[in-house]
Amino acid sequence: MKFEAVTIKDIAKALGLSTSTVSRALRDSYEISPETKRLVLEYSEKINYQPNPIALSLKEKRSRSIGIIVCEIANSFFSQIINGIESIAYDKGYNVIIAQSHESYDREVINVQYLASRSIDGLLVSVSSETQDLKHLKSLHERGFPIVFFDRIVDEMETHKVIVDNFKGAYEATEHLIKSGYKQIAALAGSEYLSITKERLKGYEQALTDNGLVYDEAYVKHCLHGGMLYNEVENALNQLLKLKKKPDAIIASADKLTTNCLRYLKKRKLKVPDDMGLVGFSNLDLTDLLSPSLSVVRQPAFEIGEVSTELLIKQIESKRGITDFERIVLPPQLLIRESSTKESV
Amino acid sequence: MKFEAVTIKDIAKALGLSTSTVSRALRDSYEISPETKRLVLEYSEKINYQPNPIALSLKEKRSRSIGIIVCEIANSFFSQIINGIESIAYDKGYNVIIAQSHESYDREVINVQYLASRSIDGLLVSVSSETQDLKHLKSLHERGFPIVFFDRIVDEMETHKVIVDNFKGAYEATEHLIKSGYKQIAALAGSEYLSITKERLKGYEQALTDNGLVYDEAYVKHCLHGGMLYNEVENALNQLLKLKKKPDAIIASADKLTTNCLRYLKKRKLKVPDDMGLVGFSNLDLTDLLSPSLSVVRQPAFEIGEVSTELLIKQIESKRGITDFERIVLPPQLLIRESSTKESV
DNA sequence: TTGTATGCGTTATCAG
DNA sequence: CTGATAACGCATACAA
Repeated sequence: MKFEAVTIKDIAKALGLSTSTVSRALRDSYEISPETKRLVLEYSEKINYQPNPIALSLKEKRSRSIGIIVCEIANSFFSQIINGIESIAYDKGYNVIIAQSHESYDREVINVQYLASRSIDGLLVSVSSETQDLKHLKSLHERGFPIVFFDRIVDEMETHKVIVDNFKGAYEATEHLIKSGYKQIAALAGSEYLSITKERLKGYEQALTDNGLVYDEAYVKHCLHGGMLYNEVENALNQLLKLKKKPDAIIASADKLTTNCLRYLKKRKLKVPDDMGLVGFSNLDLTDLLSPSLSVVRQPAFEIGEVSTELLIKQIESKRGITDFERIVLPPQLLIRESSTKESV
Repeated sequence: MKFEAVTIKDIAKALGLSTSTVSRALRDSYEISPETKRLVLEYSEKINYQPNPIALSLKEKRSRSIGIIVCEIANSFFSQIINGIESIAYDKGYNVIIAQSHESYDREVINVQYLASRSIDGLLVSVSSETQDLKHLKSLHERGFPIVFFDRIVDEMETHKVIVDNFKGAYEATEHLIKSGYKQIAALAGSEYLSITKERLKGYEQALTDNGLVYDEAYVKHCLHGGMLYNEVENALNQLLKLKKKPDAIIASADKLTTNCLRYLKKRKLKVPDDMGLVGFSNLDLTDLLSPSLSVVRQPAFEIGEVSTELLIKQIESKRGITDFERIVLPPQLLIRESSTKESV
């Protein structure tokens, strides 16, 4: 007992018409008589006819679906982005296929190939923190395949890009710590391969120097997996706390870095902000519960998803290739919890 | 400048062969000479030939993709399930398409229709908390379309079902509170339409009566949206705290109920467990950070995903219809934090 | 206004 | 061993 779908042929046979007539009637073509249209429409309704999108895709050489590649959907930042993507995509009749790299370059390559071979019409990509070699994406892009990068973008490819002003986010976060009285601010950063990491560190450095503090590489620690693994964060923080002049504050520049940093501080029974100042990048809606004194940099995730998708679909649907690619920079938001100033202790 | 894929035809033309020969060579058919095979394989490799899955789908009447319907991917329980689903699906060559209902019945119906019309081979469903009418799923199921329910299942449909032992989870959670010295335990429950809610409440009730406490409906509050909206939880808890005999403990029977309950208690400056005992269902990996004294019921989410997907794919790939459907019940895990006993105060 | 034929990319069937 | 042809479901150019 297998599921057999109704086709245009069945309708044609039942009504004594040709398939083309039925096809045209269903598409409400002007060349079909009202009478025939009514007949066809009524009958299709009755037997619950559903056009086969696969046949359509084959014919039209488009699948009306777009692929998304992110590191992890179980990350509030990315799941919010996905909600933004969906809202636009579904609105415009596109389906969405999500693949996770889990921060692994190999999985990213496999996913890209998999999605491309599944005949998606375009790709929304935020690269993994391991990614350096880009040939898996370049080869697609060179063949004119629509790709839009968001958040974790790639300099060497000419495409639409949607990012957050990471420099600004980190600058303001660092400055907030300085204004709160901290003198020795360390940076807990993600993979050094990522654009976002570099930009955030620049903001951090600039804020320090603008405020008369010295930038010292010893106070910058990278976590290749963006803090996904607790051990990474633990090692980094252990090293920071071993420095002759211990940091009195930390800026954690990613979602998981922030939560795992909190976990570490808690384990070591270090209180925020009494023992250690902290500002973290985080889109988790629970930060107020996690720590009463945690100021966070919040990213406009939903908007990133919306904007990226609009650009991608625009590119997909433009007949001639797009010549100039946009680079959209959205502002982050620094949410300050008052109790996080050092004076308030 | 449009992306033009290489087809079997191009290879045939270039090599002076017929398409059927090329097709067979690519599939390593025994009827093709080693020489020809080598030729074809080498050339396809060179020009990076990728078979068109859409043409394949049309021919084979299967898309090798399965649909997932959940309420929310930004919920650790469901994102863990999705990881489990992916791991099996990709392993078996299936693609996964995720749709979110956001706890809305209307969106669920739209998504089911959308996915079904996208020619997926099967559907993994966890219904929304609003869902009562099942005709959108029944009509598919009646036509022999493979559906597997997980977690939030539906009694009236004969399909594979994968669930957690909700009775047990709630029973043990409630008993833990009782053993910890609480006498007046309230239940913060999800939508009353959901199977999981009913089962959890049964476990709660049984634990009470087994331990000589009375079950009183006034101490049970439902949140239609499963705690997704803070207001829901706030209203429910406000009502509970207005009772002449206030509850001294709460069992929160879903992820979002737990976190929003914590948020409420914090707002009201009620400490756990001093002012209020609490055990929550939660798959969030941050519960230890959220509250130092929060025991949680953890669900085997990844496993749910794996098992459901195995069942679904088995059903998809079985030629004859499946006659007896399995109902798999996985055990939850009660994670006890020692400081949560009332005596420890 | 309607019908016939063709093609999208692939595989299966039947001939050679 | 290899090639020609039909078929999957649909839309459309071309005929009638």
